Amino acid sequence: MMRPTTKDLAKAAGVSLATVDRVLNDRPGVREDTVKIVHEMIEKIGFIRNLSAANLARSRSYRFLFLVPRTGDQFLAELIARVAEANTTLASDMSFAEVAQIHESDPHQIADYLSALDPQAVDGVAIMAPESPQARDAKAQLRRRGIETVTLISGQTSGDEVFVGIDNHAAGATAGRLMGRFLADRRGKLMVIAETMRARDSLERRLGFDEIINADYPQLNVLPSLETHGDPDRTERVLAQTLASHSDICGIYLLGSEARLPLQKVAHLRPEAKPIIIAHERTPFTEAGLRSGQIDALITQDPGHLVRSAVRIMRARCDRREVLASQEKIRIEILLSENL
Amino acid sequence: MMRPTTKDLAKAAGVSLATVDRVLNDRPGVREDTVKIVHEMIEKIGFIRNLSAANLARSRSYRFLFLVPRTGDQFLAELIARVAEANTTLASDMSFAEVAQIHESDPHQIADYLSALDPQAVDGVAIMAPESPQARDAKAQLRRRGIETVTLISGQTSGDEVFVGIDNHAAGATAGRLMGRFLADRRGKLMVIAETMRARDSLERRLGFDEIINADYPQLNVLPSLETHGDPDRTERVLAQTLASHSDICGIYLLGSEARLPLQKVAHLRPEAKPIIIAHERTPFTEAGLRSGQIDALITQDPGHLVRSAVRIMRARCDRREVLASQEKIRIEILLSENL
DNA sequence: AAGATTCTGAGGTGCGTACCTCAAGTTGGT
DNA sequence: ACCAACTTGAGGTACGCACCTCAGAATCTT
Repeated sequence: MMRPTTKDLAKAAGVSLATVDRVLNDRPGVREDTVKIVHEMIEKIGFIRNLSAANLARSRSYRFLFLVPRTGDQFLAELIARVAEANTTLASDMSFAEVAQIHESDPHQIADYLSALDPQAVDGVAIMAPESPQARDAKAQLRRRGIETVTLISGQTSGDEVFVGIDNHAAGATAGRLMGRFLADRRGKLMVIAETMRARDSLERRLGFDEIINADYPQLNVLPSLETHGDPDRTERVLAQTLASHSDICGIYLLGSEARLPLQKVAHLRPEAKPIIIAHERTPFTEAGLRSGQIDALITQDPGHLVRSAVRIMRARCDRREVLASQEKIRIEILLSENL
Repeated sequence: MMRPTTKDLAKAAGVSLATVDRVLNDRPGVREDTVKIVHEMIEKIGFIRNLSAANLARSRSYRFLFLVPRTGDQFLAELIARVAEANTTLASDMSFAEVAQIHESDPHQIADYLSALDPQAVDGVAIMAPESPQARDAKAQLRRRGIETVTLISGQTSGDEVFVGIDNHAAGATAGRLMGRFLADRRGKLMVIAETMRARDSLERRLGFDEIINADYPQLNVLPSLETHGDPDRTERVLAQTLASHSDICGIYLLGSEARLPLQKVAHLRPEAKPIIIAHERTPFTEAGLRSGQIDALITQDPGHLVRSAVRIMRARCDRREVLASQEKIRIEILLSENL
């Protein structure tokens, strides 16, 4: 009944504890064949390392950093709250997660920040920042210095770096499908509103959205993306302009994570026929919109899941363990007012 | 930087390690005021118990049982596979999960099985079984004997027992909303097919479905639920009968977790106009149906998440810890072919 | 045979647990 | 008032398991 310990393993393999330990931790100083024998015995007697004991002995603690933009919307606020929340659970596991906010606009600042990180003090960084050559290089350098990195929500991955977030192309396609189906046989134009189309996630969503609409709903016509740049005046202007020049807008796809601004403006400008509105991310605002019927559907990713997944992945990589792939796949969730 | 240990706590509170331990574990033999002082110092110095060390010292292992029906569909198979998968991760944490299958039809057998469990050998049971007074009493008795219980997927909860699964009423409502929206202005009858309507989850789904259709889609008419009882012949008979007497069936809601049988029969019987089909649970079969377009949407709950959540909850209750409520809430997922 | 490589064995570490021991305080009988 | 018999409070410490270091022994190079 008792699970075999390193002692049993040492005895079974006919080596000492020290050697077993070296094999288990991939340390040098053990002959090839000895390594093989030990591994065979691990299989044979079903040895499983006791993580509690290992962590205790290492007296290892893990410090993870979430690097996110300084200026943000409600979704970002939610994400930050989830990091704090995750911390309460992590603490009993000798892990800590912190948030650092940074001006996303300047790639150099991001690179500098990453370069300044001390591998002694930080074990992993989850980065949510627009892609740039500088950031990519800084991340690669970080990994060389022994700090794990994962890309969060958007941005590019390089090498064996992991991406934590939804498949944005599929998310866009999902939005497209819902739009098409909810509109049934109505014909008209679709407005697509983003904060900026420079971000990879926005581009991918747009691509997925277009693919479905163009393939299956020829009676719908997707207009060029409008960019708000987070500016109320600009938003109002481009929206008014578009609504004025197209009388037959029957659907609006808000593909950024900040639905608030464009939605308020749209409500204010009142297109004649109520368009189907599909937005991204669950925030107090979009939730209220869904409840009131202003928004017809939300495509979301659970920020709590994102945070926990990022932590689990960084932790596993620190320990050179495998993760459960199925657990780390972030779901594209569809929210209606019924399944809020 | 170093996290305070029991030693620091003992020093701070002016007591010995043993006393600290007694306070931490609610053991008797410590004066009221001493307990209070220790608790105050815990707050003051920010002591957090190191779970790894605690479990190591206790040399505690956890054994959890998943009690599921003997006869089952692909969803059940998936669930069982997830338990096995979870085991690989749990092992390093000194936890084990096992599956026990039982004839769900006989409440007495379930009760007997539960009564026979040894608290020495089992720490928690996740039960997926139809509700019955016998089962409820057996569960209550189990908890009294120190075995944690959670109710999985369907069934009633009593006392402070936790339910792990989706809100079936909301799931039915979600199906109803999708059905209504996908059908747009089409008018006609809706077929509802279940394995049995005796299970609470089926009833709740039906209720939620009806609520939405009746409130918002008066042009649709929900027919009485058809029961398959898992019998191919019976399924074909009732389906043929219904299709024969109603020429205007425009939607089918499959509210059981076994969509396979009715779907095959429907495909075979071919209603004239392609109805919108909404089913529950993701299985290889329903996934293929969604891809091919036979099924229009799936309402699902992730079996991996169910299993892990059940384990986390049982584990937390064993350790008298709080769980992260937001993590344990099982999402009602909507699957289209785009976000599979 | 000198030197390099591989391996051993012992012992300490981390942190909380649990059992055993001892001291102080309480009650009761006479 | 005094001592025995308890109850209660608190200290001491071996233990769980893997990690890690280090001196020294065994084996392999060339």
